[in-house]
Amino acid sequence: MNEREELIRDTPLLARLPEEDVRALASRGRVRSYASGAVIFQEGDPGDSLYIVIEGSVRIVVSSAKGEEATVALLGPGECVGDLALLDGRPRSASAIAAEHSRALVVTREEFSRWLTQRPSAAFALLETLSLRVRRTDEALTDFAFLDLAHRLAKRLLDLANAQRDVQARGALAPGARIRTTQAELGSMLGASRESVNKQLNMFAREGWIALSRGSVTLLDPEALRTFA
Amino acid sequence: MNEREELIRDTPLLARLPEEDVRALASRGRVRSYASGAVIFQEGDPGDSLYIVIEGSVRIVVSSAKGEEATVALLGPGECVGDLALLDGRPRSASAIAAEHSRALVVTREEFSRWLTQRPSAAFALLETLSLRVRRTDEALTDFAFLDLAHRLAKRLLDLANAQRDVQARGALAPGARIRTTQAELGSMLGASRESVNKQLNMFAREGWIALSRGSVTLLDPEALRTFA
DNA sequence: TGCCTACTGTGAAGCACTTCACATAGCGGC
DNA sequence: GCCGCTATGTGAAGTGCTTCACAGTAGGCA
Repeated sequence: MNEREELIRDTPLLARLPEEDVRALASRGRVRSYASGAVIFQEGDPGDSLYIVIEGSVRIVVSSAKGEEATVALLGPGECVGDLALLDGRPRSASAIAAEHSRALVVTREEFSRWLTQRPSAAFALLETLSLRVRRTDEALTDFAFLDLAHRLAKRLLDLANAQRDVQARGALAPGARIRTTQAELGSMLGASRESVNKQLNMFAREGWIALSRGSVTLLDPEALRTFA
Repeated sequence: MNEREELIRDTPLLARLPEEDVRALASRGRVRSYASGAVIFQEGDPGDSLYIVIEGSVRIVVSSAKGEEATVALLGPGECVGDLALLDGRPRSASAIAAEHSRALVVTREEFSRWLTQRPSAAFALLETLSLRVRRTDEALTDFAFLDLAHRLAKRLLDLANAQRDVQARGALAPGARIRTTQAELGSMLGASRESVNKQLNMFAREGWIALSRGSVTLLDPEALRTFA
């Protein structure tokens, strides 16, 4: 299994697939590079390909009528961008922007669907994965309905730390996990203003649960955060 | 195609399936009845079957740590309850309660998965449907982040009216569509208090967009609502 | 080296929604 | 017809977040 195939193996979307299926998909894609800030695709574009992040990271952004922006997701190596469009053929529901210099494996809709027809077993794995995704989104939705900013923020910090851990080592969530993101970004993920997030983060810091520095948040006591959330 | 099969045909989850696949699934299920208020399954239960509503309606409810409840969905005839559990085998993420006297076609996980393995083409249809579902949830999520109660309420009223129309006739959304729900229910769907919903509904009523009565909301001017939302 | 820009920190005023408290009205059961 | 329950309508006070305004700071780059 070469580098390309290993990367696909780690994708949430594809991780449950048998190895030979993964290999077959990897062989169909081609690698593209994006400069930091480059637009990979925009909301409303026809959805004709799947991007698997190899290196760097990609922000998924939606914008409201009034021009406000919300970051829906921040995807790192091994994660899939634009997977829904491949399955249902709808236009992009969000824009994807390279958050830093990034490389991605691009698979067109046509290639993907030829691959899928040839391997029915892959469809099952995808069904399972998509279903998990629906669950996670549903949970985020109820969080919005029930929880105030403080609790949503605590949850999100733990999620982000976990996501990073998945990409790197696969151990338990150790104290000291460092999340690289700005407070403005956090706000846009949580549907809150930068200022509110800042104030709340400082509360957590005063409790000794996290440490703040420019461009990152470090979890000092994930257990306490978890209890709080 | 008998009554049972026709009902399944209308399910969002299954509507895209070829007729013979539908027939095969319908033959595997058995019909059960539920009294109004009966619990079909509870949050945390193992997810071992799929319910297709034949008659009546089912509320999907999640509850917070503090015992508050939110209605995630209200499903009518032809809709699927508990579909995710079949695909990923996780425990129920919400409870299902019969909102009135209801009948449902119950298909066990085992029956469903035997059926699915025998018909690979069905898996594609399901992938497409699930993917659309992720999109809808994502949209609801960004609505929470961007929109105030007034706009979320307007959107939800239109959605509810549309959902009813799907179940009944399939024409365009005519003025006069009547949505049967209490204001408390609306609040719990929108993550808002009953009182706020009431005040907002009365604003809409003063504009002449809707008419209110005990237990229902009637859309007088859906177009105006749509423009507002 | 020093500037410029992006990020962080913080207080004050305002607004949207909540909670509480209570009044009113429809509707089923007896 | 009346009782009781559930749903609707509304005002007052409180709260959590936003917006605005501005100050401080770290790092990249000329």
